[in-house]
Amino acid sequence: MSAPPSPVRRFDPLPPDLGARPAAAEEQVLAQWQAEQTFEALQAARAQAPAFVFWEGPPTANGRPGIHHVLARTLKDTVCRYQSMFGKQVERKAGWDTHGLPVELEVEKALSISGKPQIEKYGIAAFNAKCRESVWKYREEWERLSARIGYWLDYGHPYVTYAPEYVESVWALLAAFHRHGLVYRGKRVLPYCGRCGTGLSSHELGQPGVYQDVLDPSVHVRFPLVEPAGEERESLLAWTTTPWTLPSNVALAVHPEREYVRVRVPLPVAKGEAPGSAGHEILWLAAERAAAVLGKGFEEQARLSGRELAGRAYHAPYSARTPAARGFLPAAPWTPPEVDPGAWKPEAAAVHRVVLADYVTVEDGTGIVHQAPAYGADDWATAQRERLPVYVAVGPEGKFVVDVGGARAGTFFKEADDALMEDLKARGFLFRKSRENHSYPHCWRCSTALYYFAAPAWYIRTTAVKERMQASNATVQWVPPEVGTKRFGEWLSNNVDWNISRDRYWGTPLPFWVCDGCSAERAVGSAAELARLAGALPADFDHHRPSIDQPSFPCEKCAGTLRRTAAVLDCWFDSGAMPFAQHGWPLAPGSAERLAKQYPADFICEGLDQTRGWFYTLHAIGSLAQSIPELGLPAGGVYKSCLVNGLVLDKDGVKMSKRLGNVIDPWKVIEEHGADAVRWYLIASAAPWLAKKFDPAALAETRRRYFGTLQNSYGFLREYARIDKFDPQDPRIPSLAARPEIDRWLTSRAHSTIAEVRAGAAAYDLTRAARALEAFVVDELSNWYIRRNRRRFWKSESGADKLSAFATLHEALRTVALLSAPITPFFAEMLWRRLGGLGSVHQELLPESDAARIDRGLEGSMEIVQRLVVMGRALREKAGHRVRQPLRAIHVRASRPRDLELLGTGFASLQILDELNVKSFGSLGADDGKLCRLSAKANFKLLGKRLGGRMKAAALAIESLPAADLSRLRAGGLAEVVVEGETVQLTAEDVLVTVESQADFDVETDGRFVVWLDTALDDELLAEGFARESVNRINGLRKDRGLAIDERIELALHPGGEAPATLEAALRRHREFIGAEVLAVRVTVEPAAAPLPQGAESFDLGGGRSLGVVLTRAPGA
RNA sequence: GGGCCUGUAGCUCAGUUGGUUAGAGCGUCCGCCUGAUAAGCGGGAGGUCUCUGGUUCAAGUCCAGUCAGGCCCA
Repeated sequence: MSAPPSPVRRFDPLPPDLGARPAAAEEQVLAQWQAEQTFEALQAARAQAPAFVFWEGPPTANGRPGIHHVLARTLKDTVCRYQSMFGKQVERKAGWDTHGLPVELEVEKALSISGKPQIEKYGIAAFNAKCRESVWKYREEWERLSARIGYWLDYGHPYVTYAPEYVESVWALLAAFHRHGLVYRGKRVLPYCGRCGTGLSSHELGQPGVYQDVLDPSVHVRFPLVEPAGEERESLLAWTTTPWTLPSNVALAVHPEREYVRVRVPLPVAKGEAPGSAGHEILWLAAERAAAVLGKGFEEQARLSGRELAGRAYHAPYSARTPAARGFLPAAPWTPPEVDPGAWKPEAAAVHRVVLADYVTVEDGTGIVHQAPAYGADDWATAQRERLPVYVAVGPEGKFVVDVGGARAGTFFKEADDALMEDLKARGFLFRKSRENHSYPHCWRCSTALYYFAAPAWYIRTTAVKERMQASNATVQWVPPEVGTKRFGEWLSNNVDWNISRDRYWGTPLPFWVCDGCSAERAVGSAAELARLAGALPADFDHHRPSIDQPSFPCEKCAGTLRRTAAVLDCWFDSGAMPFAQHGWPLAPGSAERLAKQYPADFICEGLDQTRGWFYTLHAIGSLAQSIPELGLPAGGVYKSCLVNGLVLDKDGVKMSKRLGNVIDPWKVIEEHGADAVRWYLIASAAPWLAKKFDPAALAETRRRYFGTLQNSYGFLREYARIDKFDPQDPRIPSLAARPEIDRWLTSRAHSTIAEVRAGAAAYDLTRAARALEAFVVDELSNWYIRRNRRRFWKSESGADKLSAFATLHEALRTVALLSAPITPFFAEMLWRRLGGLGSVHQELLPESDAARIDRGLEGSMEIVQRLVVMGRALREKAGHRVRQPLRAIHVRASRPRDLELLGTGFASLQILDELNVKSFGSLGADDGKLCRLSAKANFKLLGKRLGGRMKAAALAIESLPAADLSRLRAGGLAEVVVEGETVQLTAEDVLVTVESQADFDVETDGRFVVWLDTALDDELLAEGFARESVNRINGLRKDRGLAIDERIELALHPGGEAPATLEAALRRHREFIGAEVLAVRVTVEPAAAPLPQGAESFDLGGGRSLGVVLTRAPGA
């Protein structure tokens, strides 16, 4: 951290290198916060305030923080800061997610080992010790980066998911769920590596090289019907690329809506024999597949929908009960090894029948799909619905566990296909076989072919609280809303029970003990409870494997022993349990009180990818806990609002990856542009839930536009405030009502902006807040107010007007500092303190929007001024007159009488004349019938509702209304048109009257006004133009000479060039004006003929004139 | 394969319950300003609102589909 900063005083300049290198100045602010303990002081100041409950989603610190983390943390920080400024108390407890497979994989890599056997060889205790270290690998960088971007978070007391009190809290929840029948043992089909003996997560399936093209068998197999309709044999024809699953077949699935045909085909014959000479057989398959599978030689005999086929019984090729009949031979006697699926009780009678399934397609195969529930997730779901048994001819090592159909026990599943096909052929079941090239998954560690396998698992019955979850989801304020209704809502309505077990090492151990005798289960809610059951715990007991695997205890129901189930907990459960476990609830002393205050959350904020992650696990665990009355949790949403942020992509919209080298290093961009600019850009550039293209070039633009403008605006104020010793507390400052319109206008705009920013902040729409601020700062405060009022600040005489200007600008900047503090905490702090704010801006409350200070009429007038100024400027440019040359007059026609009235008042017209450097309004009127005319257009919005189908005709009629009618309407009178034979009454609101130019010289129009400029110049105007040019040159000279802006000078002016006498006259006439503008205490105008003295500077004034200037410092200045 | 998001100027994005001149910034071209100045300002050009169809008096906006990009899940 930098050296302790020196205190900042009111109207000190901003750090000189702020524009070039904001990072250094920001680090000064960080040092200041550190020295003043600003965050701690804020938290203490709000200790008694109403709570705004924020939960921090825990990151894993075994990866480096990236730019997307900066986005999420900026959003969280900004919302929390706004809430603090709304007067709320916002606890910000850090958290760390420390368990899980990604950690294990990192450690495997570091140790150069791979797979479960090697881990066990290395030793679980030693392995887990490495994991425990690994999770802190980048902790310091996370904390530094968070601090650097201004993310205020209490890192002193984080929750850590591996900590004993956290683990015990998770155990307590799991034990409560178990007690209430919400936990059961079941199986789940997942990609499985027989060699490593473990399932793979979907993220592991995404590793490169997993999918490889291999040549696999492709077989069509007959499944003979138990009750054929005729004498010929009749079979269902199914297709598979995995013959090794056929011994485990339990059903055939058809699509309920598809049509299936019963076809008669000739049996295969030897070469030279006539087709059909060997007889015929009957086959069933999807109508749409018949031609593709059978070619032309088939005879369709019947058609049924899949629904009508359902329930038919068939003989599976490997059923020992299959009789030898009609060309089929039974398999050698064997008993299919059956496993208890856990989730349902199988019914023996259900096996080997046709079932319905929506996932059946007719794009390939036969539209009849062989079902082996142990080896396919779809099959498993169907089996669960149909209460089918689960056969496992192939076991968890990927090998056959029995001898069946030519495959010997111990054969690796992939190597059994040939023997099985041979056997099928010999027994009449094989209809056709071929080979097919397709993409098949392999283990990313050992390249072994994977298979889907039903591995034992522990489930939480989330389906039991589905309605509760849906109801509570409806109460969540999602930002944007469609995440809740659609993405998350869809997900909830398809909810399935949650598999919480992972067959791994580094995780919260599942606190479930199972009897080796009678399978009785016991959930243990704490280490103390375990000690009571098991006697003493080992001395080095640490809540993790392998320590936790040791204690066992006798069964109460039989002579067996209860031992812990080997699995560890899905680490998503850890993070979803944080509302409770961060307090160590229910075991830790005081945790009930802390939970009561910090539950439910008012606000959480994470990436869109958390929909099925943290958003869900918080929701599910909270809803399960709510369903248990004894836990005493309030009903309703677990979190009240959730702000979702999208992905951060590179500037071309491509996902960042190390491989492509397009990863943005957050440190680099912060060092170059400053944290504030990064924060501002992330919030203001687009809605946070949209994928964000991160373009460093746009950051530079942000700095120029918003920060540069604000710096200049403050620099302007401080320069003159210093000279005039302006004191914001000066009692002579006029009340707002007594200030000029333009001051009241800026104040009005400031208060409108306050309302907008507050509304955006309250709705978590930070982009809206930032854009409102940017528009106010850049367009209104700087480009309009300051530019229009510069003279008021630098003019010599002090007085009420000058004080008004100072006070107005000071107040507006103060408002900006407050409103922007949550988004740009560093710059706002610098600004705030220099504007005379006491203490930190972050301890302040957000200003209230004062309706009494908002003057809609004034805002409307200024809008007219700006419209006319735009047109005036365009005309000036066309005419080729620079703005220093005054013009005679501006002429305006307006379509609305009220606009004319406003222009007639002093304020608006003076603004226009001054900005355009025009002497007066020439004609000001409605319609002279020559240079412009009124035209009319229907007010579609209003009339459309009234006229409906006649709208089009009415619009035409209105466009051709006579001028007299328009004038009457414009004056508030009535008119009528005839539409399709009916008379329609029109009021002034029904018709939009516009003006159109008919002039044959340059005019501008926007439909509301027609404007033209009188560009003729006379001697008087030219003289004034020369005077202004002279002022411009002299001020330039002052600057070149390095004079302070309030330094006084003496001047001698020498007219030169063509016709110097006219210039001399102009200078004499405007001598006082020139002197006042350039702070000259004495101005002498030399005769046109006088020679130019030594040391005089000569300038071209344009128009052939030149000016000699002798400038000296005024004595005593 | 399913769910969802996005598609508007060369680029980044706005665009109100559907209402008739579709806006801003950047870039580009032209110009201005010069005591806010290692800044700033203005003007011009630039659009079949992905495409197709529908609803409607009226569609960038609503509906159905299409194409493209992306996210999540299978």
